[in-house]
Amino acid sequence: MYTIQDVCGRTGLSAHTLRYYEKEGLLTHVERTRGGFRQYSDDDLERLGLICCLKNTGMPLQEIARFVALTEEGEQTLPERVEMLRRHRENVIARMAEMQRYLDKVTWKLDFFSGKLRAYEEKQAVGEPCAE
Amino acid sequence: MYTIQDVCGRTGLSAHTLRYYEKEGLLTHVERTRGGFRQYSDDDLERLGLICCLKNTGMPLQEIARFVALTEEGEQTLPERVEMLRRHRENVIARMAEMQRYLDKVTWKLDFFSGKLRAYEEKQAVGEPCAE
DNA sequence: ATAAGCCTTAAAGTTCACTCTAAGTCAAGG
DNA sequence: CCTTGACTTAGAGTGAACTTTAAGGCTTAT
Repeated sequence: MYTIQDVCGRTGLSAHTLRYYEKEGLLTHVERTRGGFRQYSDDDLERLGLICCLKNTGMPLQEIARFVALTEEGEQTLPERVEMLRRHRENVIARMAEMQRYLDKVTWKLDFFSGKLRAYEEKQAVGEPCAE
Repeated sequence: MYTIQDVCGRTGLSAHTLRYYEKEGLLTHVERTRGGFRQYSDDDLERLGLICCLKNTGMPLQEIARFVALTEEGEQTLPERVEMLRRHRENVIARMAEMQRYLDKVTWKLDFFSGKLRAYEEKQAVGEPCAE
């Protein structure tokens, strides 16, 4: 069992954010101590891992909440959940391909400006010859 | 020369957004007709191309505005501009690598749920045997 | 000539994903 | 026992990047 601070340390999320995720239906049914403190289990960490994975690949929190809600409805929602993941995966792949194209352009521009920079530096150097 | 609508068509940005970018110092010094209408040149489109490229790879608009401002200051800002692009490029590469790792995990999860789905479907099929 | 499209400024509204505040409760160390 | 600090909640605030609204006037294409 882990305190909220333990989970912060492991995930890099703030305690505020963890409570927020709970309120938004992302990481649901977290256990509490007698005093009302959250107690995270290994299963919670596992679920949080999937949540972060989906979030970090650009799935909106609302959609993740939808996925979690489906999971809680039981096995009969498996087709829809699989379909969600499949579509999400396709989106990620498409975005990565797009990103790669943009990256190529950035690289090209960088080379272009690097060339200009070299030309500029040479021009400067002409004005002040060696060791004078 | 292109009207604002032409540019909207070519870039997918709204007229509102184009004016907003101008106000924010992204696409500066756009020509005007006698009547005050914006007239975009090929050079403007070229500059807009770089802006979108940087934006779509996750550079904040503020930073793009900074880059544009440096460009307008002249050649002596080349070192800083090259450095900005270089750093940005490294960031994009790092994010893409991270994305790939997350994607692998999504793929893994998808396979896992697909397996569960198949098992579930078979279980269903048992309850209702062939042609009954 | 007239409709459609463009211009301006200024400000309000939206969405996302937090992030922080206030007011109060609980638990461990000295 | 009491202070300190971590915990609780509800709800307000933040920042990024738009998006929309409004009001009113000018331009361009048919």
